[in-house]
Amino acid sequence: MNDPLSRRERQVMDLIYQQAPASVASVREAMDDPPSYSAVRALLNTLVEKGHLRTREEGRRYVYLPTVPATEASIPALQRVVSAFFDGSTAKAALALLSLDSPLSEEEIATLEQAIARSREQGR
Amino acid sequence: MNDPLSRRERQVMDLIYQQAPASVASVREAMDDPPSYSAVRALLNTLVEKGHLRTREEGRRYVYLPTVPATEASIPALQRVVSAFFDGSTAKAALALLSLDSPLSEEEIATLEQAIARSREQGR
DNA sequence: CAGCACATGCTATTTTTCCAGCATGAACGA
DNA sequence: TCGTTCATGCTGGAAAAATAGCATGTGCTG
Repeated sequence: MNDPLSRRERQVMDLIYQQAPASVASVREAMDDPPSYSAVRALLNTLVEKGHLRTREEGRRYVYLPTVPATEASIPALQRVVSAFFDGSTAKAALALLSLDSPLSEEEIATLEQAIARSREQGR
Repeated sequence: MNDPLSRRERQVMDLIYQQAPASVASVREAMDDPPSYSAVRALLNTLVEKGHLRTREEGRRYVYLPTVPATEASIPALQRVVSAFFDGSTAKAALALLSLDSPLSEEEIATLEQAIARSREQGR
């Protein structure tokens, strides 16, 4: 469960997180350079074995979902980026994030400001 | 150059970004489960071949540096996280980032607020 | 019913990744 | 000078990953 994923495995996990419950076919279609149907299926199966995915029977076929919710799974991913590229500083990372593709909506900005205000509160 | 990295390769790249110019030995020491010296060297060499690293002669030995600076390399990494876990919303991602390990320093907060202000300006 | 579409389980094969070992060469100290 | 240390280049091979293929089962439709 806690072992690092192979290249394809990560790619598939990312896609599944985007698609919520995903079928083999839908995952395959989302891949930019899709291998055979069997290959995708094999990947999904190993991910199930490793505990990252679980299946649900949806009608006649299986549908795959992450065992760990996105909000939780994002934490190590964020931490990795922060520590690899931003010298461990979440603030630097947040800054880079905001300059990625602004503009943000007024609502998003308000939420962020609240979060920052809370952070300021905590800091004293 | 633009192909995805293998597991080990990614791990090594992350470490190199953290260490700026890094020697084989220092990379190896930073690995939690280090393989032989030769293995690390082989990895670094393939990364050089793939164009992700370059070497510099430092005294008698080589030292490895990323060909792409961290700020630039962080962009696709951030985008990946944003699109995989936050539904493409950088604001959501930033929020998650800020709640990672607060509190931030007053200075960091100020910088963030400026960034948000700029973003608000742009948005209208 | 017959055949097609589409799903699954399982397995075999190719390709990539990962790693260790050996030969070699330069600096340095006894 | 000679051996030790630490670097390099190179190569072979085990282990893991990625992919394809086949057999099979089920529902739907002409």
